[in-house]
This record gives sequence, C-alpha cells and structure tokens, in this order.
Amino acid sequence: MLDKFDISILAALQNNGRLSNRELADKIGLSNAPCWRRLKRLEDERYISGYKAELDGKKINLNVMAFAQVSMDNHHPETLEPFLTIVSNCPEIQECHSVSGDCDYLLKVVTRDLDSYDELLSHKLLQAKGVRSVSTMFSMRQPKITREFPLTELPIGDAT
Amino acid sequence: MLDKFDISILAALQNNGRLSNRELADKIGLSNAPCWRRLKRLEDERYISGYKAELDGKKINLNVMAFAQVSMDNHHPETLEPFLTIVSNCPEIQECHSVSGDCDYLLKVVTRDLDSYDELLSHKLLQAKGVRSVSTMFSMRQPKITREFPLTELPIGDAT
DNA sequence: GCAATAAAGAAAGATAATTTCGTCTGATAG
DNA sequence: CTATCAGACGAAATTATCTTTCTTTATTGC
Repeated sequence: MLDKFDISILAALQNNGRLSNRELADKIGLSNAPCWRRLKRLEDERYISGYKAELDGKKINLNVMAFAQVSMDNHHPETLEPFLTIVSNCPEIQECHSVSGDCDYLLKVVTRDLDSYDELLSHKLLQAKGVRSVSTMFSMRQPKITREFPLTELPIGDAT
Repeated sequence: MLDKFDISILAALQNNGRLSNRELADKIGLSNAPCWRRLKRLEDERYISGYKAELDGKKINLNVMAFAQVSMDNHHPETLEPFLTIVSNCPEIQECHSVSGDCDYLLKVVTRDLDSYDELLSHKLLQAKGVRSVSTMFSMRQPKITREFPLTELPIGDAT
C-alpha cells in the first residue's frame, strides 16, 4: 500500500526521472535516508518499471507520426504470428495494441518522412501474410502529449 | 551533427535514463569526462527533452487503456477551444492528436476501470460543446509498447 | 612538416548516494 | 496503564560519483 509520500515520489519522478535523491527528498518533505529507502522499495516492487530519456523526434529527423489501424484475415495464431514478428522487429513501430472495434490492431508508428512511412506500409506491413488492410491516421499536431499516469485516483494508505 | 558516440548515448539513455555517467561512459567506450560533456551538450541542445520514470499502470490501479476517436461539429477555434481545455485539464488523457482521416482527434486515455472511462466519456467529453461523437477502441493487449525512437535511420557524422 | 583547433583522458576537488546507528512514535498485549 | 516491540525517521559517517581543470593526443589547413 502506498502512502502520500510514496505517491509524491512517483509523481515527482514521472515528471523528472533524474531528480537526485536530495532534490527528491526536499520536494516530498522527508530527509535523505527514508526517501532513498522508499524509492528503492518502489523500484524493487516494480511500481517504477524503468527510467527513460525522452528525445525530441524533430531533432532526430522523425517527422511523421501515424496510427495505423490493421485488419487481419482471421485470428488464428498462425495468421497473427508473421505480423507480430514484423511488429516486434520494426523499430519504427512503437506500440501495437490489440483493440476492440472495427479493426484488430492499432499501431503507433514513427518515421522520417512520408516516403519512409509508405515504404514501411507497402513493403513490410502489407506484405505480411494475414494482413487484410491498413488504414492510417496521421498525427498532424499534438495539443497534448505526456507519458504521465494520473495519480490522483489512487487510494491513500495511512499517514494522511 | 551527431556522431556515433552521441547516438550511442541517446540509445543508451532511451533504454535506461538513470545510467550513471560512469556506466554510460563504459557502455559507449569513452572515458568519464568527454562522455559527460557530450551528454550536457545533448541536453543543452534539446536532443534530450527530459527524463521520465515509467510506472506500472496495473500496479497503480489503471487497468483500462483506450483510444477515443473524436469527431467535432466543425473546425472553428471557438468550437475547438472548450474541448481542448477539457483535454488539457484531464489527467486521464495522455495524448491528444489532431489527425487526418475520418475523425478529428485521437485521444489516448487511461483509467481505473470501465466505469471511470464511461464517466469520463459521458460526463466530460460528450458534454463539451462542439463534440459531435466519440468512438472508442479499447486496448486489450499490447504485443509491443516502447517509448524508444528508432535511431538506426540517423545520418552519422564523422568519426565512423 | 607545423601550427592551430578540437576533443580525449587523468587526476583532483566538490557533491551526492548509501549505510549505519540511535531515537521516536504508535500499536498491542499483559 | 504500562511495557514491549515493530516500523520508520533523521543525523552522521562512509563510500561512490560527478564535475572541473589541466594536460595530452589527434586532426585539419596552411
């Protein structure tokens, strides 16, 4: 169970994953040692699954972000397998969700430009046996984009 | 321009954003100081836009992930504004993309359970003036999910 | 070749992480 | 009501790491 200090730690590190232990301790209102022990616990118990540097896509020449809705011929494992292999080996595909609704998978894809996207689509995805069709939504602007989870909904342990 | 050391640094920190400078230096094959200077440069020049702790959604009671396709009545700024305000104030909405295709916006949403999702939908989004309709795809499984950008496509500077 | 520039490495000084230990608070059983 | 125990905090000492400075090594243009 998490108390308000734990939640503050998670919130602070979601925002800045490289806070030093001292800064973190100041921010949440504990001293050095207990803050450190709590953080280790949160890491050990996998509340925190990792730390990631966030890069600027534009700066590294990734100008196209798209969501591809993929429909499959059927849902037999041997039909899905070649597709999933491509997905897992393709670094431009950041996310693959098996979804409810009209299509079977939703992919989040990042590429340098439209040509690269087209190439990925027509030479990789559409070549996969089992893939019936792909319909693309291009992300043109991102009024909001964050990786933070909402922590406001969490039940709070003691120490309130 | 980035050379192979810079790219290794970006790749390593995308994977583990809390590598110490020493570990990073070992990994990329430079000594302490130059590795540190390169990292600072990459931060200063905003190749790295930030560091984030990655939480486990299941552990903190966020069990529903969904993509909401939103259609608006029209594209006048005064129509969009109330919707975008809700989006920006709603912590459950992680991403809002203005997209090409059949709908206007694609939202990535995370909630505790289906009830919370329904509440968000019917009491917040669908109440917004200007929102014509919302169609939801629930993410049931994630065969792949990463936050890493592909760095293989980058042109490499000298020092090859 | 030789100077000038740019980046690497070594080492020292400054800063921060991690451990240890003593203390306090609150719960529970006698 | 008090004694005991568990759990967590904080101060301080130790260890490790970061950050700077200075020197050395490559590379480029003249």
